[in-house]
This record gives sequence, structure tokens and C-alpha cells, in this order.
Amino acid sequence: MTQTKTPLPDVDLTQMAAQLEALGHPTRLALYRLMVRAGPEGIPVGRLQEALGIPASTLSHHLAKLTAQGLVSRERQATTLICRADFDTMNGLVGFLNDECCADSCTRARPDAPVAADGDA
Amino acid sequence: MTQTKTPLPDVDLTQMAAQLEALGHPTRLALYRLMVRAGPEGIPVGRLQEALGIPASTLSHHLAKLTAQGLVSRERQATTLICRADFDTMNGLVGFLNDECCADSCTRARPDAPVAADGDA
DNA sequence: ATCATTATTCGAACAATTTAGAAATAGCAG
DNA sequence: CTGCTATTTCTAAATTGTTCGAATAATGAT
Repeated sequence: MTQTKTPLPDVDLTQMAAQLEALGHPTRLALYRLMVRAGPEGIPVGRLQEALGIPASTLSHHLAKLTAQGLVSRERQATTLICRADFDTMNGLVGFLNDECCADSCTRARPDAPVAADGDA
Repeated sequence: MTQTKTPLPDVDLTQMAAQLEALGHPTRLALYRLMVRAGPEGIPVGRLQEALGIPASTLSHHLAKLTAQGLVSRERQATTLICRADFDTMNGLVGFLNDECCADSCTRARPDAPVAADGDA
């Protein structure tokens, strides 16, 4: 806790936008949710493919995008690749939305959030 | 509160993805955040343009995208258009991410969330 | 070494997004 | 009606994303 309230300059707008964009595709969002439901043990790529019924190359492309944003991690297990949702990253994203992009109506998650505490006129 | 826990079938994956995509652009995310900070009184388009320093047509395009997803509402006030963040929509989105896309690590916002309480395989 | 399995990378066609200048529209003042 | 400010729509170019077959790489078994 080096700082109680965000410095306000730009937290990481570009990175946050990139993560939101990665999730902002029906296939990728479905993919991510499958991984979340699979829990900490993860789910193999082949299983994801079966679930969505899309060609492997397309799947791989989307998976790569999610991985590039740190939303998903992959681990080799023999010939299969186990995919896992990176909850740390998702928490960061949800935290950002709560802190910077919500107002009074959103207090359920952070009753002490400053909301709009900058100079302004 | 018509339903305590989501039915689980597919909540609105496509719509959620569309909203995430709308926010998944640096300019639009910055735009949205400016509106959040402006609070319930809103902020005129011209003010947004000054803040970001981009051409009006580009700004209008992004604004239209946010509006199309229900993230932003616009209201005429004489010659200026007042923009407001739609907190209802954002709450729905954050709620979805919490409910469907987070796991044990994400309990800070919803200590009672079921996480992945479906039939499993 | 060869083969089968699992998944990625390459390449190319197609589609969508992003950007922004110029023209058009909306409201208000004189 | 004319001019003025505020904002959108039109149009078009450049860039980027999506899709998927075919070729490639990694792993383990025979």
C-alpha cells in the first residue's frame, strides 16, 4: 500500500484497452469462460476445440491473442497443451473497471472508492 | 433481483463481447473514463474533444460506438450534446465478468459467488 | 527412424475498423 | 434569412483483424 488512491495519470489505459479488446470477441470470450469453468487444473486445447467446433488454426490464433495479453497461460503436458485462465490479470482488469470506470452505482464492490476526485472545474 | 444466480446457459456472450470490444480501444476507454469522472451531470462532446485532441469526426465515430452498446447516453442541451456514462450497463458488464469470468481469486467483490457450479464433466 | 497425435505457424483471401477532411444538420442569435 | 457554433454524416484510404487450409514442430510409442 504505497498509495491509497490511484495517481490518476493513466494507470495503464493502453494495456487495459488491449485486454478488453482481447476479451471483446465472442469466440475469445467463450474460450476464456471455458477456461474459468475448468478451474485451476486447466483445459487442453483439443477440449476447447471440441467445445467450440472451430478449426484448429483459428482457435490457435485466438488463444495466442489471449495469451499475449496475459489473460491465459499455457503449460505443456506430454503432447497436449493445458490452458488456464490467469485470474490475476482478470482481477486487475475488473479492479480497473471498478476503480476507474464505475461511479456511485458501482459501490457494491468498493464502498470507499473516490469515484471522481480530481481537480476539474 | 429476479435471479440470485445466473441461469448459466449463455447470459449474453455476444452482447458482452460487443461491450468489451467497444471499451477495448484506448481512445474509447479514455473517453468513457472522462465521462465517468464527469459524473451524473455529464460532459459535452466539445469538452471531450479538447481533452483528447482528436478530430471531431473521429471522436463522433467512437462516441457512436459506445452509444450503440448502451455504454453511453447523449442528451441535447441547446447546441451542445451532453454525454453521460451509463453505469447500469457497466455494472452489468462488471457483474458478468465477476460471475462468469472470475474464480476463487476474485472473491473480493462477491464472496458468495458460485464460481463454476455447473454440471461439470 | 518412422508414425500418429497435438497444436502452432504460414500464407492468402476477405471483412471490418480506424482515421480524418469535407459537406451537411441542428440550434440559437441578430 | 444569414451567420455562427457544435456535432454528425459522408466518403474514402490505410491499417488491422478474421478465417482456414496446408505445411511445420513437438512429443511419445512401436
